[in-house]
Amino acid sequence: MRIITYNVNGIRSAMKKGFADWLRSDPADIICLQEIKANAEDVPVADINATGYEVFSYSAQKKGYSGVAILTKLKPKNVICGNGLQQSDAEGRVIRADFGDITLINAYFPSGTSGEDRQAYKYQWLDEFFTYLDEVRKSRPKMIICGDYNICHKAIDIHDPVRNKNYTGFLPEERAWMDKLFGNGYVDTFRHFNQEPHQYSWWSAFGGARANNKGWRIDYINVTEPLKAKLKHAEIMPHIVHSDHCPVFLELKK
DNA sequence: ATGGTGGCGCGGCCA
Repeated sequence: MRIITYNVNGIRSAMKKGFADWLRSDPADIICLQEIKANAEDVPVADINATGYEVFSYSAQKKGYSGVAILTKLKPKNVICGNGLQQSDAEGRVIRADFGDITLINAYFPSGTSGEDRQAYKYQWLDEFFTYLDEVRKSRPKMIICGDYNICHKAIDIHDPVRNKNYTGFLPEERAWMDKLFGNGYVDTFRHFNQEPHQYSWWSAFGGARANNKGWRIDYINVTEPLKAKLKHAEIMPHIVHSDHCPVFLELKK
């Protein structure tokens, strides 16, 4: 099973930049998208279907904001939009699909860049999401969790850890939450295979950040311990450019 | 400390 997580920064914008051609190249069996920035009726479902993927999407109440989707060639047993947490669901941030005994959860974590109230929301969201994951795991122990977490885990995951040490996305409290998640049996699959520095999945739009690889690793694919023996390959795909983020890939053995 | 860019929808807001 090949899985990609990708914050597309607007599905319609990505389509204008060749996203459908990339889908036709068969990059994965399942592609989890964040920030589709489109109401359900504005998602280009027919164009995506024509590339060979079925589409399940979940939009925010606010038009053109947030939203997640799962594009898949494998038929899911069921799909659940939202996670029952009121704050998450209003902003279209979580979608789940079950494939056999594997549960996939695709999440777009809040950003804290626009102010203290959004940072407070982010902390509440993190707490609720952690509780939600552990609740799902009780009945569905084989889980894949992926998405835009909007948090760098460690200094190795950010181009300038000193300058950003008090900046949202790299705050000690946020990094501690990542420690807690990864320490609770959710494996950071990219770091399972790759310990190298300068491996990023997002670059600021400002100041030529991407050209100079001044990025952040904020997009992740986690698996629970029962799937650890199935890990086959993981990589970040910075050469794919329809967005300010790039895709992150994971392959599991059959 | 500020400003720099880009998507969405048509105002600024959000990232």
